[in-house]
Amino acid sequence: MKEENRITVDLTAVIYRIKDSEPQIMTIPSPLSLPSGAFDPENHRTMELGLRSWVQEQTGQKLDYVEQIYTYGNWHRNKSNRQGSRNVTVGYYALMPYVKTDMSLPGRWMNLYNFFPWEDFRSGIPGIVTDIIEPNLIKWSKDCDPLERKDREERIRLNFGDFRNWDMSKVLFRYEILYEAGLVSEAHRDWDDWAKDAKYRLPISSSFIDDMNYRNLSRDLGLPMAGDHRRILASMTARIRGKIPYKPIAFKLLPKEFTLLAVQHVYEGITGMQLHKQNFRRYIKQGNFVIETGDEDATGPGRPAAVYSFRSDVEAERVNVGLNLPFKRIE
Amino acid sequence: MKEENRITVDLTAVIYRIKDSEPQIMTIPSPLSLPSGAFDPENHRTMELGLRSWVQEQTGQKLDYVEQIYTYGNWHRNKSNRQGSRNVTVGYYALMPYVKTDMSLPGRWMNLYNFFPWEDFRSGIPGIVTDIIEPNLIKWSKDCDPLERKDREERIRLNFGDFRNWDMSKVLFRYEILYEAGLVSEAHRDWDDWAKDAKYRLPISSSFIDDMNYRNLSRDLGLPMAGDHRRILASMTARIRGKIPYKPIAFKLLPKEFTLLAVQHVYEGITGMQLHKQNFRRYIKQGNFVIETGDEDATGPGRPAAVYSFRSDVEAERVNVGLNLPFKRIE
DNA sequence: TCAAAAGTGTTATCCTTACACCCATGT
DNA sequence: ACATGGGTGTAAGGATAACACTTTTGA
Repeated sequence: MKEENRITVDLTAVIYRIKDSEPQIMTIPSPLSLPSGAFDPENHRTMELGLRSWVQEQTGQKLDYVEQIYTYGNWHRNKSNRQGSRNVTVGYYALMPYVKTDMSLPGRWMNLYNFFPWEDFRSGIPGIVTDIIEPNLIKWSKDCDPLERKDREERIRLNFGDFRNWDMSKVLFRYEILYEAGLVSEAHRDWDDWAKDAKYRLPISSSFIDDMNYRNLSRDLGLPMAGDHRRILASMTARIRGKIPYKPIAFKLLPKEFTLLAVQHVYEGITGMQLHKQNFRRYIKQGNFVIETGDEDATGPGRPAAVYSFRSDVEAERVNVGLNLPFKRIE
Repeated sequence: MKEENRITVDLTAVIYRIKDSEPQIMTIPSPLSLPSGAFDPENHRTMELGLRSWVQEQTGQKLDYVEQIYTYGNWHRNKSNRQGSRNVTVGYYALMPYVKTDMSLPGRWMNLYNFFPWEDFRSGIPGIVTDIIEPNLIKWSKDCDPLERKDREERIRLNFGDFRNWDMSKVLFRYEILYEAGLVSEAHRDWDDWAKDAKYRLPISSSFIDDMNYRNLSRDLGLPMAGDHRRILASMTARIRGKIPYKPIAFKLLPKEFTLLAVQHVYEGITGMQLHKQNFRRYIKQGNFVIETGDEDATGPGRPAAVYSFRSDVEAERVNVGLNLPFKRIE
């Protein structure tokens, strides 16, 4: 085996929970990043176990439900150590219910929508979308040769709709467009980096790089993270949003017992959209995911709510809702 | 960076097409395996490009649509080279339309259901399920202590249903159960291997290993593959089956122009189930995936069929069908 | 008494499922 | 004539979307 084929493998985790109505993720400060560390086959029996031990070391959190998202090996990840070992990153996400802890952990919980303020439609269309993103993307789509232009317009149409007809699950594509348009600050950081090295072709015209307008705007479009961690975070947000309509993963984010409003808050936090209360309750009940415990919860204002628990005889991950191809009955 | 943290990364591809009604995958003979090779960062700019070049070298196939499935790093993959470098495998699948080629390629197309005969329900419940799998899994579920027993019964119920109430997308879980029950021959190969090395704990009682009944039965349950390639194949089959109800990926498997029956054959090949003809046609038309070209196809028997093409203004991958959470309209 | 949240009930509409039946072609 | 596949129509039942309305609590 040639020495050059040897590669280091990084394990990176997005740890997700919902506190009240707000989705939060676990971060490491300075530089702001996701918990991660190298896979060490001598000490980690599996990659997932390696991830768990890194997370516990860095944040003090024990993980329960963990799922792999994607493995990243693109060359632009490797610019920092071009000569020397190459790196591959395996991304995971973990879901956990909110629990109040008094211990001070080294990790820090932050609101997910600090990183993607344009993804939160729970109180209508965010101003950032109509005031900043929409006009600047339209400008960006015109700022190139006519051939490229059609393509850009199409991508905007597909992933941002008409800015009013929103598809919640296209988080990653939207982040990638904003990156290419120089509207998130990681773009400028990376481009500045590349500009120093003539070996790499720039993906954009250099006049564009120097456009201070974009550079300044990008500061308003969410908090940047180290490396491509914010891109991994976008992957994860897209994945979980894509999954929520079909699999009852929301219950991994709830305690043993909960009210239907709490379930709704989890769904709203994940999707970034408001849900219709009465119809949502019908949806959950008809899906047969929950049973009434018989207890009531009177801690909130208003009428006490019935308490439910997840049906323990179905495994959250394995239930499929609403497959609808017109199958023929098996005789 | 410590030397021990350096790892080799393998790239493995499941190349999938549908010929007439039959799903086929590309294989490499002796030992029967999937095309794969090492990721070499010096020569491969991205992992996906590395995969493409390996596949072309080994099978003569050029790939079009490629998607990453999963990254495998469990220790039992690494038993072959315990001392020395550790290996991680990144699995991909590729979809391509069937085209008749006269070139003789080094790779060989094989029917997917040769590897998973129990997954093909297109002509009713396969005999292998009712005659071999069902009775032997029931026997397996009883062949352990009472605590484990409940667990096994539950897994069988969830993934095989009552053997008549089938969920097509649980391919991987079913393969894993059959492996643990010693009903696929890879299980015996691996167990024999492990038995030689006292360092590793066996996942089953040794009396079970020697049960020639299971060992013989396993020969009937599909063709074995090298390493854990058949497990990767099961992952991929599960993934594509899980995706087909929501994303129109079927059109990646069809030529530019096709009849509705051809579409149905693709869906049936993927799902391993029969579809209701009239309602399926309605489903495809209402989904607005296709437009009539105006031509007719009279090559088959019976009345000539209208010819359709995929709507090029929608990207197959990005269209979502039938999301149904009760969202509130955005004001 | 009022605000806040829980919970019930009721429409019109659409989609799904399951049939029955006719059409066009080659043999 | 008949087998084979293409294609249309329809009726019952269920799910969905959008309402209006009542109930129970704490402040």
